[in-house]
Amino acid sequence: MQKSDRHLSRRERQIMDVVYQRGRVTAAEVLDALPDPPSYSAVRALLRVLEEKGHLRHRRDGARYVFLPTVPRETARRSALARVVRTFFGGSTEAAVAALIDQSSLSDTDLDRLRDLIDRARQEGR
Amino acid sequence: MQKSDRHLSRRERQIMDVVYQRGRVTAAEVLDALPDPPSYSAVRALLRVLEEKGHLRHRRDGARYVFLPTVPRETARRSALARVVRTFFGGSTEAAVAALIDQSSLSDTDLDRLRDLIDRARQEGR
DNA sequence: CCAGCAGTGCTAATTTTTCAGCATGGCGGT
DNA sequence: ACCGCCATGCTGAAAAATTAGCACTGCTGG
Repeated sequence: MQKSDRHLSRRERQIMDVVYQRGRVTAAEVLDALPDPPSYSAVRALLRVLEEKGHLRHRRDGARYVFLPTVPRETARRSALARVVRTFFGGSTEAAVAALIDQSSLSDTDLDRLRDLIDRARQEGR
Repeated sequence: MQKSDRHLSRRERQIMDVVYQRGRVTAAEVLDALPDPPSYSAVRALLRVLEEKGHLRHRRDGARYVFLPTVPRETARRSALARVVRTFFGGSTEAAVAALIDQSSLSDTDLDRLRDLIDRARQEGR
């Protein structure tokens, strides 16, 4: 995925973002979500291109198409995180986690849960 | 940055990745780091475009230019993280942190440090 | 049943991106 | 000082992306 990801053009990337945000999309939904939205048919053309390139597939839903990513969200997540860690944090996951925690206001409950998570990771690591 | 980021083309994004990975770059370094590397002059042309668009600036270093991002690494980090969290984790920082910890093998020492970090965040949050 | 709306496929043209070539200028070594 | 090397600036052309338009199909309500 990494490699094909690099080949995504500007619009294609925007669309894939929408796809991963929503899980599944119709052409109309993409149009709504797109910044500086082009015409409806432009969106459909791009969706078709993305399908040809293997990033999307579609299912019929009555009259219209619903598009889904070929690479599951879970996998795409990992790649995205890995990329950010590598690019902006010199490969240090720890630094990335620190930045995340730092920049977002998490509730005490959230923090507790994270602590549990860390404890579990510790156990498993052995 | 968010908006201009959307306007980055495929190559431009690749180059900016290199820039943020290294902090500062020369044209030659970019060429080395680029996947499917084009010609040297192509790289320089792109660097110039990026400078025109305001993403880079350069300093003279003897005979050659050294390019730096106009948006500081720190800021770009935040945007990148925020984007990933929004796109792939429905805005949940907690989920993102969980995924990060899960997918990377952190040492016990690292995990300890993260625990401290969380504790500190807890204190500050009050 | 059929008219209208909403969706699709396809194509062609514009715009943007990407690239390489060539001319020029500075710096360092001999 | 001079030559060669490495770097730059610029320009034009090739390739890719982005877009709109048009024709066709299928669902749906009256």
